[in-house]
Amino acid sequence: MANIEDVAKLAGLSRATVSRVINNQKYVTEETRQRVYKAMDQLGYYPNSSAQRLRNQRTNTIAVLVPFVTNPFFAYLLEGIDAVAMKYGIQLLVCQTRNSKEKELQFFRFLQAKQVDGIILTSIENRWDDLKTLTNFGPVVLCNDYVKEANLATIKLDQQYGSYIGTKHLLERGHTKIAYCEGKGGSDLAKDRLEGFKLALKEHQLLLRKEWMFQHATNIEGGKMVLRKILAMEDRPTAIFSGSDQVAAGIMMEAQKAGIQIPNELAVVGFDNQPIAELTSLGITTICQPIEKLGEKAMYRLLQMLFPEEQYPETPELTMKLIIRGST
Amino acid sequence: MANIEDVAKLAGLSRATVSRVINNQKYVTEETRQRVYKAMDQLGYYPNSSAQRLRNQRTNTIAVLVPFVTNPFFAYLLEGIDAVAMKYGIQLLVCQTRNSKEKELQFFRFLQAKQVDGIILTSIENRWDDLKTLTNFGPVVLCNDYVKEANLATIKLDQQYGSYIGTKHLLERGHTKIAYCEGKGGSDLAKDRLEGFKLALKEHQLLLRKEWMFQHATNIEGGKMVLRKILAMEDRPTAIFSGSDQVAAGIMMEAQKAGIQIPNELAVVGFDNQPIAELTSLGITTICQPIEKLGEKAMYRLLQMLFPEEQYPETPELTMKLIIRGST
DNA sequence: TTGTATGCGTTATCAA
DNA sequence: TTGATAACGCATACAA
Repeated sequence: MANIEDVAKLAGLSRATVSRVINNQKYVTEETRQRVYKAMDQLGYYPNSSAQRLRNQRTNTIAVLVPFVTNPFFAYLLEGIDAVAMKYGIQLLVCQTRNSKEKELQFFRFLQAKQVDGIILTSIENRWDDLKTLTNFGPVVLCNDYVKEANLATIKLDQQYGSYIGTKHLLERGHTKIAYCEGKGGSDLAKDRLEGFKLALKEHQLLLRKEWMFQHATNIEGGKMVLRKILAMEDRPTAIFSGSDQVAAGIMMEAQKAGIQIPNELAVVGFDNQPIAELTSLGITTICQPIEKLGEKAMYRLLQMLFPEEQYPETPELTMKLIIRGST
Repeated sequence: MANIEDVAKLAGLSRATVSRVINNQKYVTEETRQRVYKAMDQLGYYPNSSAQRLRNQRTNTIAVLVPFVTNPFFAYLLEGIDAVAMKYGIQLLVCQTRNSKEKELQFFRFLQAKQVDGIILTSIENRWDDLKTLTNFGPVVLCNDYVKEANLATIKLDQQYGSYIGTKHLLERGHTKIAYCEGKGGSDLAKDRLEGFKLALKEHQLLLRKEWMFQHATNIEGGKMVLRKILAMEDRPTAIFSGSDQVAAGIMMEAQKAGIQIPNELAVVGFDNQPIAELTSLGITTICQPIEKLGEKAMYRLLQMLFPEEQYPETPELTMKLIIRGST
């Protein structure tokens, strides 16, 4: 494959001049410029990316860490990130952590290896202490997930508010026996969601019931399991607030199978307003997050850190919204 | 950031020896090896990826071209590709063509720029003639989508068979008035699917009805539009064969809204067996493609082209299967 | 406006 | 078993 030297020779010029043309620099005669273009064209020349990276100490690539691309939430986050990245000529290395601490650490090494210029982290697997030192090797933006103690660029939504309005909705419909489903738990995001739930309960003089708290439900199957557990109870909740639409859908499917009337006997609220929420027989009442916007904002934030001299468009404040459907 | 020279100095050795340790080469005393490790550790040294790329003329990165990651079909394809890539230390540059010819061409330039070692192309935007020459610059594997005239590594399923068994299913349930929905159309994949549809009709002495052929339906919204068009017809089909579960779901939702009984008044068959197919109130009868397996196979094929000397596991023949649910 | 020379951080070849 | 050196392809400081 032709290199810059070949182009220079063919055009009867020096490598430096060719380089100037490639990078659209001033101080090149129009005539030389054309001569270079012609030579490049004849040789089918394209600048070698690896050499440019080494020389410029920049890759024009960032790593985006997600648990799974098959989780629609993260697919839409990626879409938002990519939309902005593309505009600025940045490529995305998509890194699936698959919920593995080790993989997450491994991907962080990309920063040290200068394989990427920055990282967008959308879901945290390791304890923050184990990640902290690695953030010194390059710009990192936290997007969606967050760590309160971390002094790190973070693009997030008000999770407490989200679960608050969701729970409030159930309370206003007269429910007093409300179960709560979360996924991983433990993260600050999960804590905030729980806070919102508790706050709403408190406003109605209700206390949280331990036996109605479910963890580790992250998909449809998890939702089904939750409902089976509820069925086995003497004193059952009349409503469930769930941390994802997938889980909510699983709950509803299993409830229908058991002959439970939704929303009369059991009301369900989900999270994320994913396609599935609209599609389930009755529709799932859900907390809508502006996911793509969240991704866009994170990418702008990272760009700001990478190229502080540039100007970027203002991005609006992002908020969650309750979307009411048949499930409540 | 520390480089190999720094490590060498600290360890009191030469760059060459450090390099040997990094690359696990023979002929290094265990003692020197440890000294190098220690120095690397002290400096927090990681080999510079750009320099390695330039020197080795290899990036350990491939580009995967997809229309949109938010389309679950391609998300699962990515998942399959990534699962294998990860095992072999290959990174994925995810390139969304967004149905743009220009973007697709642009991504192909990555091969000329040696920014990636190879490409997996999952959906073709340009005419093949415009892409053909670009495939000389590095290994390209076609996955899912295909071009019959192209002499190119291709991992595909028998699309004709898929639509054939789907249509056959509708025919066997007594339907004679069957509509057909496709997405982009025009590709060889689309042509083969249409062939399968026609073949099944023919076996039942039926002819294709132009007014019941719908194009450009690729998502839920598209499905809804199709049903609205059908509602406006005098002579309506009693069944629809659709090229994606999303479209099928859209059709069903809109049908329910219009008070049409499914499957009695209208039977629907989808494609891909995506989560949505299981979740829609009745469940969508669908053609299941082993999407992830398809992605895995494509990645293995590309690995074979990149490193022919290696041995890879056998991958089985992949076939489509009909999954019957309530929608028919 | 163009050319010369140097270095970015590795790895491979050859010599010791 | 280890070290010196060249080369990968490019962009920039400096000289002309």
